[in-house]
Amino acid sequence: MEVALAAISGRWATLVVRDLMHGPKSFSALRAGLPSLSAKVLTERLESLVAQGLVSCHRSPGFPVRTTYSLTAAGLLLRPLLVQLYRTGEALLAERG
Amino acid sequence: MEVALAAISGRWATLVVRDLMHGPKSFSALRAGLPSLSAKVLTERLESLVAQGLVSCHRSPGFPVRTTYSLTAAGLLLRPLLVQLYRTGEALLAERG
DNA sequence: CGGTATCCACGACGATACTG
DNA sequence: CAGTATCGTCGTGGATACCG
Repeated sequence: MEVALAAISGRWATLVVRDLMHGPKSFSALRAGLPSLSAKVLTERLESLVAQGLVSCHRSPGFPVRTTYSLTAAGLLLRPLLVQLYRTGEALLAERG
Repeated sequence: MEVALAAISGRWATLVVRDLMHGPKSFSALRAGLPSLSAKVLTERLESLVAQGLVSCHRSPGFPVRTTYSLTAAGLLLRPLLVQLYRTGEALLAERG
């Protein structure tokens, strides 16, 4: 369980993974989808996800550089967890309100 | 989704909730089940969970004081999420190994 | 475009000692 | 029994500026 928790620990890791569920994205595309997220933090989260083997990163040669981030097979395993996070959040809001 | 994330944020909140899933527990019983967790941190986590309306706390009069912590209706809503955390953790370990 | 560098704030966590 | 007090450490996150 600690493994799964590590994958979504922190406020942003989860959101980054969710964004990548739709398909590969560039650094800028991720930033655009996650306003109020500085470049530094995005870099950190991506590095962490890559280190955990959940995300892979491909850099195209040439200039300007193009980088594409995508989920690995392991990263895709997180989908049911995200779905459950969403459902539980909804349920909690309904219970309170 | 942020609501659900807040409920299990931190390394210990999740474990405390899981322990309470089996039924109400006293402060000491929680500590016994969570070795290497200092009294201070347990107090902090419990306060946070109570503030979020996920856990309730009942103190018996007399001496020595007896305190019982239990999940609220909202807290019980977290069960499917914990199950999914466990399953995802297993899946990730299987994928790596 | 895709990042680094620097500095700072805050919360989670941990250890030890003490209290109503 | 069920905490509180104090202090210190570390990771996450935020702001701003700069670089290949």
